[in-house]
Amino acid sequence: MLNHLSPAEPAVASRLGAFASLSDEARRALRLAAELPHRVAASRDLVLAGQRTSGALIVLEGWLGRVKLFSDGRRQILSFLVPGDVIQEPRTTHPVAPSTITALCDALLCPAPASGIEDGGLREAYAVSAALDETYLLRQIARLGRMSAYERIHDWLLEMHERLMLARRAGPESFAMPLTQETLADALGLTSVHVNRTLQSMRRDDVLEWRGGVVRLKQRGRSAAAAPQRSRLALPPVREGLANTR
Amino acid sequence: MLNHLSPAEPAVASRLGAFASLSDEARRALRLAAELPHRVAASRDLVLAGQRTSGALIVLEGWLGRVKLFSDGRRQILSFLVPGDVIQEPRTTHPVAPSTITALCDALLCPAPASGIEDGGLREAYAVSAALDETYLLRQIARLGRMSAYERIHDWLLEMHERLMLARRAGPESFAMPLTQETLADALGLTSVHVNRTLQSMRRDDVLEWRGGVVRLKQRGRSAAAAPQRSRLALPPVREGLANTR
DNA sequence: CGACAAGTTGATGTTACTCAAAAGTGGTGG
DNA sequence: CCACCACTTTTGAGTAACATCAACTTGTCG
Repeated sequence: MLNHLSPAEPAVASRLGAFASLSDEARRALRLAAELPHRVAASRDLVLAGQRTSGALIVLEGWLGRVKLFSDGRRQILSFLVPGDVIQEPRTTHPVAPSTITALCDALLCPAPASGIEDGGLREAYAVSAALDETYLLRQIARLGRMSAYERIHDWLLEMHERLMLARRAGPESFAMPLTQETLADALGLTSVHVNRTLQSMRRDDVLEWRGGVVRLKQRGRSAAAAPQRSRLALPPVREGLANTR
Repeated sequence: MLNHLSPAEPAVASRLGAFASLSDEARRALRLAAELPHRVAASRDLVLAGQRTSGALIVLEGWLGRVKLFSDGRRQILSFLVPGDVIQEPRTTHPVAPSTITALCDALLCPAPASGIEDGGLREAYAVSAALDETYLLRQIARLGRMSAYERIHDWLLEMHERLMLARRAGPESFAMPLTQETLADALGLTSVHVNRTLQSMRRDDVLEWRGGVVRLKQRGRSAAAAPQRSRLALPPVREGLANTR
């Protein structure tokens, strides 16, 4: 495991570079940081909720999850961290991790270069990254609160595709997905049995292929009419904004 | 409406003062800001998702919600904003609101005093406030993803109680709750009918009183054994942290 | 008093959960 | 190569939680 990892720096530079124009120095700092990678084995905790944090990190390779465990064994994955994502420190004087972070598969991280006044765009890139992280949390809330299982999975796949595209980790309609259905269930507030059945119905609808850890989303631009049942894809795949009252 | 509002500044100073030791100047700045309150009528939008923000705000009075509306009419309340809460700007150069913010009842806000280097603790207080906001989002995700209706309502009431205590807006086990069951349903991913029935069962269990817009939470410290059914209060009211995998 | 919003109740339908077991997958060692 | 193991995916049958639809009741306020 963790054998032929592609050179990770492009992922990072690609994602952060999409958020702000980075100076050559900034890019060099990122490349340098990526040369001191920290390895985390699958299902190991990287950070524990409530403990003091030890500096911002960038994900180079692999998927991690912010996780909440209940005392009776239930588990909720709060959010995902994929290559290019930044794990930021709270800006308080005694920064404490708000949640446990677990590696969902073997992963590779590096310290995030510090941003200063003359940081060649790094500060801005981190700020945009943090703002995006918040929109992902909000989207996750809307997903869990008001979407059917079918919609949750579909919306989540679209989100992960968008996110992996930022780090050049996805093709135009496919990407590598290293999670089990069980893990997916813990993220989407479902049981693995129900995830399995819903995936089958998506395959029947010719919306999805998922074999050998690679997901292909099909007919991305199809009309809502293509969705058979009322509550399935009734909403345009959660485009941000515009929703408005009165 | 909006008639006899108690002097709002104490709420703000109480909450932010709990997060950092504020200098007299900082407190004066907060008091000053609170003298230019901005009024928002119930069900009016304060901010629209996707639009440029116009400076940080502090809630003086009333409850607001960050809201996601679906094109088919479904609504999800993502988070609540109560007196003392700070609506922060993203720190990007082109700050854009990540969600619509709607007044859930008549509300009063004021601009948040800017924080600088010598700001008497304001920056720190804002940072702690932002960190807390994030934990509330994470808790909301865990609530929606893995709790039963009964647990969701109970956990949410406990959270709101804690939060209102910070702004001295709650007694030891009661607080004013200006929301309808319908609104609560939109926050907890339920229907108002089901919220109603669940509230009744909480009343039967002698966990809750709710009359005339005032909520009383009873037997706060009771043992888990007091909870009759398996899935009801099986978990210690979501104490943060400590949950851990191997 | 009348009107409108909020809360309540009943009957019924559906989504998703539970429990249990079978079938597929990949890795390891003999 | 095969037997074995652990893990994941898949299937079936029964159930529980929550949604839906449609009244009806209870405030509240002008």
